[in-house]
Amino acid sequence: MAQRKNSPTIHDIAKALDVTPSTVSRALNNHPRISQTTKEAVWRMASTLNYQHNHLAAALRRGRSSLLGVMVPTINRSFFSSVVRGIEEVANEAGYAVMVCQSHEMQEQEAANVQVLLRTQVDGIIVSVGKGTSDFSHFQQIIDRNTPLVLFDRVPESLPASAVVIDDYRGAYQATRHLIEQGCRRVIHLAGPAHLNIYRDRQRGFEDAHRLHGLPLETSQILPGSLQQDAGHDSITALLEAGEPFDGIFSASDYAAVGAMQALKARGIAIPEAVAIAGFSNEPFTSMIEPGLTTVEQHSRQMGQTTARIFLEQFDHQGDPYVPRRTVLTPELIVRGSSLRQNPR
Amino acid sequence: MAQRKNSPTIHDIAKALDVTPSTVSRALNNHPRISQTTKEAVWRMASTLNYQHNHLAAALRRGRSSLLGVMVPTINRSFFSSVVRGIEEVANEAGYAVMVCQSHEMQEQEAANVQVLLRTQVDGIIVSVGKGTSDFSHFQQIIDRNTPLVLFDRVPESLPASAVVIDDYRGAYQATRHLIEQGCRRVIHLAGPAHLNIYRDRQRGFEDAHRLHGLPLETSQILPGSLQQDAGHDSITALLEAGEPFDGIFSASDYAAVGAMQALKARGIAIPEAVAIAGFSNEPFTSMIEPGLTTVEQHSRQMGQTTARIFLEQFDHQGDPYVPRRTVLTPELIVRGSSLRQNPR
DNA sequence: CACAAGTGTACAATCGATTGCACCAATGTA
DNA sequence: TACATTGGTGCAATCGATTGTACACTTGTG
Repeated sequence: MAQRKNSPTIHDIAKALDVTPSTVSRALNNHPRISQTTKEAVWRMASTLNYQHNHLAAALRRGRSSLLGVMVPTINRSFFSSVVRGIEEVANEAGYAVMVCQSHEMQEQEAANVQVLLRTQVDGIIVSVGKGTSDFSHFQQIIDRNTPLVLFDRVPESLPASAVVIDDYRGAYQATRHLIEQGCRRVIHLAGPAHLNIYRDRQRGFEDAHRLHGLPLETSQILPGSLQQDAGHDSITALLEAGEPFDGIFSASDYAAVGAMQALKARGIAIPEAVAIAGFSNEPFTSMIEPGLTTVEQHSRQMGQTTARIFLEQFDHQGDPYVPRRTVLTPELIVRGSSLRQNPR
Repeated sequence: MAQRKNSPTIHDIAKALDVTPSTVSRALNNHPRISQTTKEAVWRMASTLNYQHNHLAAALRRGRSSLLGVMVPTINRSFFSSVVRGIEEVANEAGYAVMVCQSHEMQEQEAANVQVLLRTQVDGIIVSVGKGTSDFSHFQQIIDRNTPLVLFDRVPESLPASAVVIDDYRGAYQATRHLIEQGCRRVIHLAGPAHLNIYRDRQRGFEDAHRLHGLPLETSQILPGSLQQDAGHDSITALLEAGEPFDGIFSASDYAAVGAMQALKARGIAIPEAVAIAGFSNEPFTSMIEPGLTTVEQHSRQMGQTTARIFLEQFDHQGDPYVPRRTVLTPELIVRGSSLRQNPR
């Protein structure tokens, strides 16, 4: 059974000093109408009794919890954990505690987490949606409840909520152009689920780079998949076995890119000479492997910071007519050995 | 200004059905003394009004929040995020929401997070301490407040709290023995901060493996450091420049091991033929790099599950005379190319 | 000297849900 | 018929902190 927490309350402080709880509360909140003498007495007594402010009670009364909910598909990716880090920095600074939860890419878990967050009375929710999510009604519920919602990276267009993304189109375009400039003439694209904005945009960038460089592009060059490491490995292996020719790979994910590299290496195909390859996200392992993987940096930490700031603004302007905003950050191509040839073209 | 959240309360349901809030509360909690008819009416009305249980209010009244606080040094490591995953699984199952925060290896941040968690009235706290922590008084405070505290992996011995760890000594012993069996005669140990149990134990395992195999060991073979990737790189580079001979490396961290491998490769030293190498933690990248890194699997997810279960038990037995327990999991050596020689011995 | 303005606290309602106790009605029992 | 049981709800206090309003006392001003 839950035991009585013997924490002192403002009533205890009040009793000890022979004032009322209201005075204690005001003193603790540094209210201007309380005399300096009283304040100091209260503060002293509070620390003597080892008083701990009960956030729950205050939250209930005030109608705000100073909690910020964050839901990501998984924290087990450098991209997401860096974003979380950025969110934390800004949120903590502003007096918020951050509650992180994971959808594990499953719609059901995502919906359940929304319930938990709402029940916990968080002051706002930041989300990047999972791959498994196709129905967004659980997010609509957040909006209906008048709780600020900010999305990042993976963003369903249909939701009237502010969002922070990077220019995936541009990142993909640059990476693909780079491969073409390195002499690639037939580039394979490991693509992600098309219902997610980021993968659609990356594919568009890939396609447009071909168009604008006058390079032909067949649909068979585009291989959709889960973008997991093994998926990348298997897709490329299948291509090789089928004898399909190609001299470049642009993967929408670093993980799939690594899988692809392993498939190539297993057959003794030289990287980047025979096949040049680029990924997306700049996961730390991209600089550990050999050759280093060319990839696109997403400025994840900054993305988190920006997202949190937008939440703060939105929270302060709650009630104002709401105009969702979209912030687009600029990605950066990181060129490494996996694509850098000695004699381009 | 914070807007009035127009969420319906049990009072609204009560009014709509012309019963009292107490009845509604009981109906929602499926109290046996409420008639089936009433319950169903309440449930229907609740969903009609889109009622959301206010967790805060219930928590305040009940004295328990159904929140579980988890603090790790960083979520940006596969080990920790897997543990968190394990904790989540068990905790969610038991009706707890998990609140994750990071100390970023800094004592100050760690202490601040403890305050946040306590104020948020979490029902329990699970911690793995940061490298920067030398004073543990902020944890003592958790115990004083009668809040269940469970530690994992990095555990200060001085705290009277239950803990879940793996047998670091054994993992290190096995890894080192393996290197010796592969023919290594002078193994370098990249060691971690000695004030953390895990690094002390790993070093002991390293030492004992030498002792029990009758291999000499000089203190110069042990190189303490931060165990970051660059630290591993720099330590090994320095050794090489100094002309120190060695034919094996056991790193207490996979990251430092990768740094070491890069240093070796940069000088054209063959792995594992000239120098065999093993790390610790089985981070995902260990199987991506080449050669694959021999390492020690820590069963992180299971560790999280176990930790959460211990919290649950402890919570249920609050008030009982408290006997801290220590659970030790068994690690597993994963042998890969970085240490596997063609002709051992 | 009267009154306005400013200081410092107290009172009591409130946030939303929970729960011990009281109460009434219906049913069962002797 | 009188009384004990059981089922089904209502009443009101409670969790701990916050806050609008009221009130008493000073101080300042004309």
